[in-house]
Amino acid sequence: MEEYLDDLRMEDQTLNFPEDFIIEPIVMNKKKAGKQKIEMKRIINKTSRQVTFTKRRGGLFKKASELSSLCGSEVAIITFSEAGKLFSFGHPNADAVVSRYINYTRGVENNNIINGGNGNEFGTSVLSEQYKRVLSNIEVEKKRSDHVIGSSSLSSNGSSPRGDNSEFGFWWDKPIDNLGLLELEQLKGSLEGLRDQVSSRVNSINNNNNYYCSSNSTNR
Amino acid sequence: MEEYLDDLRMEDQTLNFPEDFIIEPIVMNKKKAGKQKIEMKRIINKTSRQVTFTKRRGGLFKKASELSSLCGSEVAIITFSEAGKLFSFGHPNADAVVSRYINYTRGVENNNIINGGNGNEFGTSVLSEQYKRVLSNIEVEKKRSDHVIGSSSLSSNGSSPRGDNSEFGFWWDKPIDNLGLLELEQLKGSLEGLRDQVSSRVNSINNNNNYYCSSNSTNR
DNA sequence: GACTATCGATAAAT
DNA sequence: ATTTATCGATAGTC
Repeated sequence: MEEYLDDLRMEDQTLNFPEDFIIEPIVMNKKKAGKQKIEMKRIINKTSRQVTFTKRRGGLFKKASELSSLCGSEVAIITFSEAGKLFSFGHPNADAVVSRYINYTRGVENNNIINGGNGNEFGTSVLSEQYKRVLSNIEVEKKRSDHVIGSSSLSSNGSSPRGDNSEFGFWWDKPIDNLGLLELEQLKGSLEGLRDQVSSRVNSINNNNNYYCSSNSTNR
Repeated sequence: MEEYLDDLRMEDQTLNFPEDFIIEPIVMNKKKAGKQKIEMKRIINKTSRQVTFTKRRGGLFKKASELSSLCGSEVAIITFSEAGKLFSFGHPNADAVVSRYINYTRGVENNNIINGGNGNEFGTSVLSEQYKRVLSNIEVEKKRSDHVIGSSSLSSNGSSPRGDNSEFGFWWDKPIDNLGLLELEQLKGSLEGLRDQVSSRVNSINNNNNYYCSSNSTNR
């Protein structure tokens, strides 16, 4: 009985009523489901959606693992469930890849690869560049989280994006603890060119609606 | 007439003339392989490896896109080819997800979800936490890149990992540009607890060999 | 040199 | 049984 109800629940919504079965009784003969094509839109049923998320996430991670094994490449996947829970994968580990991602701009200058062998040294200027991007990311996320910028076909419903991002004042309102070290000063330098970068960044995000799938892109 | 020509064009080129059967009959016998099972280890042939990387990466990105569409979840994938080129995917975009990843610790405390709705405010303390992780990541990446820590079955051949990470002095050797702003001071606060964190972090990485695939994990 | 596009065959998943 | 994701090989692109 329970099973029957469950099956019924999983069934195509258009066939949930007796009338439907009368009209098309053959449909009940679902002995062989096989792999069926599904629409690539948000799954309505919450339970199904969660199950699908778990399954596909597992499959995705597996694929990523295989990719790294087969091709000797570094891979990281970061996912957030609708509930906001984090699931990550990475080879050799997520943080390393993310860090490298943030650092990126090291050996690459407009698709011109300098890094010939295995770069052992990390340019110092690169690290400041990292902070630019990190902070830029903060900006992006901040914006996204309180109004949802792009994302047309997702959980969040995009509304008119705001365009004010001429100054920051939103994240350094924290009381200075015990401070004063020269290690930070260069971070300031990173902040210099950030302003314009962020605005152009946010703008580009506002334009591109769906998702990003970039290859290199100098990321400015 | 036209149709006949079209058909001829569509035909296997190698079998269009009688001569073909006479001259190289055996070579022509190379039946198409089709999808075959392959060992899940590094592909030896460099060309094949690259091709596989491209193809599987595409498949992976597609899957990720579907996951986000179906389940309304945020996803980001970061990959580096062996040549060091970056390929990223993200919904709504990679940076946003990465940023959220770095910020993570907001509503979650030991798998205890506080965040009920859509958190609109970003705790300031969270941001300092972010820097801890960012810097920690730098440490990790630094270590990995100049000696390769984990990764047993990958391009990089892991050798004896070093264990010295008591102090940092590798990244703030940059000449201070024009500096001196209070925006940075709180970053110092972030750096406080970093030292110990990094060491424990690196240690855990040295222990775990293959890859990380964590669900929540308070990440300390 | 590294990466992408395409095609036919087919294994794998459901 | 049908859909999907690769595979191998190769031609073409950056």
